[in-house]
Amino acid sequence: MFKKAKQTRVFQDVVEQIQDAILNGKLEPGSKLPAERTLKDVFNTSRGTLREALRVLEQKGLIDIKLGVAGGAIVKRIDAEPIIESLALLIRSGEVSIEHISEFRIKIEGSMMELAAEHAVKKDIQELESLFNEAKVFYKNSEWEDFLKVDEKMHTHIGMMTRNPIFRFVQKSIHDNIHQYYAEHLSMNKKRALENLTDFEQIIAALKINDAKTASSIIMDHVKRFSDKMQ
Amino acid sequence: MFKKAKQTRVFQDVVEQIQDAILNGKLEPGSKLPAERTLKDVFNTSRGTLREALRVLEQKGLIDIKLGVAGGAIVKRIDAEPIIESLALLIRSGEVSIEHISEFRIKIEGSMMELAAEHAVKKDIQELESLFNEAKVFYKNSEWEDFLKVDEKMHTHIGMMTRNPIFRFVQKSIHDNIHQYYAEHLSMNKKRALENLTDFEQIIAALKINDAKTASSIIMDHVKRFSDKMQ
DNA sequence: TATAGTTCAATGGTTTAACCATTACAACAG
DNA sequence: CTGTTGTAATGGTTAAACCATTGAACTATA
Repeated sequence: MFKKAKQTRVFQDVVEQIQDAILNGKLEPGSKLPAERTLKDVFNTSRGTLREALRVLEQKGLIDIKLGVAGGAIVKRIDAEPIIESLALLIRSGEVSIEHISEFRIKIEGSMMELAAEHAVKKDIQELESLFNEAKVFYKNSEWEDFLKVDEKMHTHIGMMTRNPIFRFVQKSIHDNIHQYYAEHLSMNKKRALENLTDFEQIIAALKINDAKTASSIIMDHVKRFSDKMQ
Repeated sequence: MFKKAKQTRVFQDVVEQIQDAILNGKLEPGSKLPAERTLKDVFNTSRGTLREALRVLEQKGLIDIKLGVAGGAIVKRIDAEPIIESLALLIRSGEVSIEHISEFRIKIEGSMMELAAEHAVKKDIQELESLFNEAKVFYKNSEWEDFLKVDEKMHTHIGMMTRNPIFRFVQKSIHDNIHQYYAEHLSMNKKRALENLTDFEQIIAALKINDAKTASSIIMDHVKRFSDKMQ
């Protein structure tokens, strides 16, 4: 005869309403929500409860909260940030080791390279070549820190080339989380840098003749060599 | 002479302290934090601020909050839940399409199969065979819903076989998010089910002779066929 | 008039104290 | 012994006030 009374926490309801508005495009990225004291009336709740809702939305990466005059909750463009954070937690908790990540990277970057090769346009290859030339300069001057930065940029660009946001997000999540490890544990020298440089030269050559398989196998070796260095 | 005053939000400080305690193992999964009214004194803050901190920790997947006597904040075993949620947001926002996911699945499950094959032990193959036999029964009785469930279980088990939590988490995130799509858009019939059944038979056969490459290419076709059906 | 300094008001951040809702467990009545 | 009722602990919510930050309007001075 009667059904169980709905049992939702008030702040959860507020979160869902605002989240839906954002996901349905009723609230565009960059637009500002009303002030807390206004919102609490709109939702007919207390300020404390409303603030808990905003806190959750902030944590989900859906809004930014700015202080002061003209501050408030601003709708954010959704990105990989929450995933990066979650992955960082998994790493810090010991659930995921750096070896697990290396193994994953070898596979995923191999796949990514294949896909990137299939979708590559002239401009992509030009971009890679220009990065390659930057790297060559840093190599000559033995500027290893900058060298590694360009190396990472090349990997990122390959992620872009897949034209698939999941690969982009996954790669960004991984690279953001391993960056510190590389900086700490990977000592660079002329020989190693040359190996990497050669890898990229070969990858670009493979891309030019549309040889996805070769490009893929080169980058897998490239990542593997990096990983081995860190043991 | 003086340095800029630290400008952290109080609740953020509380979040970090509790989070660090959890990640450092000072608080084990299953253990309970003190009551809100106690914690607020421990951290020397107000209950509202403390609740905001707990809300964030809950959202991060680090604690569960239970109601009533003997309720409270319970330290959770960290898992892929937050990543699953974030991915769901990316999908709902339109940033990631079902086609992007399909493309990703084909690559990742191919890699996963290779790795799984390399690590496979007798018991793994036995488990797959027993799932395969279950599926055969559902096939004979044309129980497609159960058939699909077993199919998903096989994919999950392959994730386990990699012995790498990242693959497990990634796969769980993807499958959790596409499940509803499959249920809605994928109409099963005898012919299609037989194709899938044959795939798994061949995969098991390949695993028995340690043929990782073959197993991988079969599952890639398998996933691809699934994806094509949904266009 | 132009600029540097000051004040103001809007906004998020925090505190406090009270009450509501849920729940496990103890006490009690039959 | 069993089922009901009461109780207290715990999270959930409300309310009103004050603090801190910050951009913009205002004002005094060169």
